[in-house]
Amino acid sequence: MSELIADIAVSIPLKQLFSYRVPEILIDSIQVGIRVKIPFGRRVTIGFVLSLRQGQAGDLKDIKEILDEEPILTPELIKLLRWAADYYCHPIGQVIRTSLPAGLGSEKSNPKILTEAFYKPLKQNICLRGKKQQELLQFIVQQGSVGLTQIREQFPSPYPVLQRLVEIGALEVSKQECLRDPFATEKLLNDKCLTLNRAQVKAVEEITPSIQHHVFAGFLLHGVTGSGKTEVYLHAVDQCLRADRQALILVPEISLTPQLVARFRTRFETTGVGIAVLHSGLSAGERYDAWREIVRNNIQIVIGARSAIFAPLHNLGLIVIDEEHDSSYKQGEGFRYNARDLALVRGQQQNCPVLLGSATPSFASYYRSEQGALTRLMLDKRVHGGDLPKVELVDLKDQVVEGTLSNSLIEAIQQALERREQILLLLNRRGFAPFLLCTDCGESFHCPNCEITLTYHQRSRELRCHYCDYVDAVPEHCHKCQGLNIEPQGAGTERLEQELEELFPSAMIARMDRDTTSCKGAHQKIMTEMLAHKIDILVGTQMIAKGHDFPGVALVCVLGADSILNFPDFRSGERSFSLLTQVAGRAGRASGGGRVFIQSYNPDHYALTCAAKQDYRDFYQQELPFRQELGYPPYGHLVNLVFSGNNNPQVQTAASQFGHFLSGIAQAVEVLGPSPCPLARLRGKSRYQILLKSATRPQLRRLLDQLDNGMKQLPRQVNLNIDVDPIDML
DNA sequence: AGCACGCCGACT
DNA sequence: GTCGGCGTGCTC
Repeated sequence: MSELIADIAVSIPLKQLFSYRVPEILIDSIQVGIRVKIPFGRRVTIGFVLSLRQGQAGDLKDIKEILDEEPILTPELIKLLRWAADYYCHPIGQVIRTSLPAGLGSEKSNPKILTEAFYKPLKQNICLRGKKQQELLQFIVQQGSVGLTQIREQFPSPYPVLQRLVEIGALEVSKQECLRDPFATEKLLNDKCLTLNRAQVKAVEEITPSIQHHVFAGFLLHGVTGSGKTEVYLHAVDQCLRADRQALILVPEISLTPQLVARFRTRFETTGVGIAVLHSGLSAGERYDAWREIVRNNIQIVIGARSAIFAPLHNLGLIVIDEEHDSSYKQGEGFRYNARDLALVRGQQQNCPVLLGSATPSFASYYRSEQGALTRLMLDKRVHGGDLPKVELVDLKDQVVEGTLSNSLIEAIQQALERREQILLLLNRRGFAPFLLCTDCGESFHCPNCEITLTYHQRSRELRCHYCDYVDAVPEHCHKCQGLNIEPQGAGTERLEQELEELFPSAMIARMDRDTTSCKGAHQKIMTEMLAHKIDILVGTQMIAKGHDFPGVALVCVLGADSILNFPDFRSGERSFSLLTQVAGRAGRASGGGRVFIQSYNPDHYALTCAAKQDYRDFYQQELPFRQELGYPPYGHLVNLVFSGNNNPQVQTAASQFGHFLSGIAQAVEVLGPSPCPLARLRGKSRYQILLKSATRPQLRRLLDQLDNGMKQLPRQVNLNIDVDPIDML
């Protein structure tokens, strides 16, 4: 006898699916893509139904309960998730869990579905004594059926009156599902659809056919800062909606780009198009509601950060990845996927074009465009015609430097202030100083959990670890020699801000970093003050280089370029070039003639000189031979194996044994290490890594397929995390 | 990951 | 004698 069998993913670190019998009573309600309750070992847990088939159920266990009336995963999404689990060597159940909004994937109960009381008139000709009652009833009769929220807008505290009307049988109450609207209080800006320049028109025209014909195509929109990439996105999305399809837009950090969201909403929402915004700032309930609306096909445009690549759109017509070079598209722990790469996979699977946009494309994407795998679209002129800023490299070797700022910079800032111009200062390090040093005995202060010095925060009078949650009070004396001479070493944004206050006491100075923008709306407040010119000098970390326009800024100064350049990573050049070019682009967007100063001890490095010229092509060509020589991406493919555990010698031994195992079976794959991770201890765990490098992907893949055999040998206390196509290897 | 089973040390 | 430490084995 043939029975119905479901193949189910469970959120545990195992790759296989588990099969269950679908009992008779659930046959009508079972569907692919829903969640179910299943007996699993000695407990009951949640599982995701990935496929259904007829077969011999034998002694399979029964599904206990069905948790969704409608699927939360679409068939297209399941295909993508399975592909990703395989490619990133991660257990499918955990892949699904990370792809779902908080709440849907866990054992805990679903976020509540909000309901609102709705009132419907029952009898119309009813004699009422109270004036209030009459008015209210009349209002509800006019509307037909009204929600409590809407009634409250017209009538203050209507509840007692409504109760009374229900009691006498004039009204009927019912609970109706309502959605949380995170934008309810937000006003829409004025936005007009801008006329495109020739380059923008050409870009849109290139993309449009693949939108209309529902075919995959990859595009790299390479547009200099201020060249109007967003307007190209808007037009492409418009084409997508006209073709009756849905658009997915990914941005690096959505909370930092409220303007972009606002532009999409003003452009499309007024015409009745459903827009959903997904990001970490939403509450579990808001995410849940947005997700359900997308599944139900009530949404045409989804804007979100990394995880939105898994948004359950059925009828995808376009995927846009804004600032595609941004490393935040790569998840740094657990299921380490790259949303930009998955976008291209999803585009192929669902036959829709993918548009990657950036002023400084990632090396990988530019290489692909050179190879023809992506069609490159150039926007090389600024829309407002402003010239690209003039960039000067300041050689610190020739400078007298007392604090953090060289004399050349101080002079330039002084002049800008006199001209009533705004100034942006980039220092890619928050806090007051990166470490404290006892000048008597040379002792410095370290995090007890991580192999890193504690950052000194003067405002909050704390020593903080920037990698775990450790916080300590500032010590009065050295715990080693009891000496009292403890000096902050180096400088972060906090110290720079203080230094500027001393140098330019009459200037309005503000700081923007993770410390000053932690509370909601703080970021927006700084932005607004900046636009209103209530700030003369803005100090900040790379946050200030991301995504926003400051039309009044005429001078940009970059400090600490060397710390990015000397980062222990083969991508340090790419990162430096990208950040410097992006921040330089913030100068003089509107009026021409912005100036940029980059101070460095290595002003001759090509990452700096090319950023100064804003010459991507030159940088690419100089970086290419270096990558080729060492077999790094895009010439080679990398997989980083990270071993971690509480017991250092045990982790080291396990990693070393694993290394021998790999060396024994590796063919045409280099096995490098194990070596301690650059952050050898993190959150109390010792960490070692083995880097796999191969010129071709299939050979690397073959090795990865054999990894499971080695993992069985690993002691339980040692964890192995696989990072396919790593970006950060700390 | 969870959850149980199992085998060794210090407690009423 | 047993309470509880965490090693290890399994989950349709």
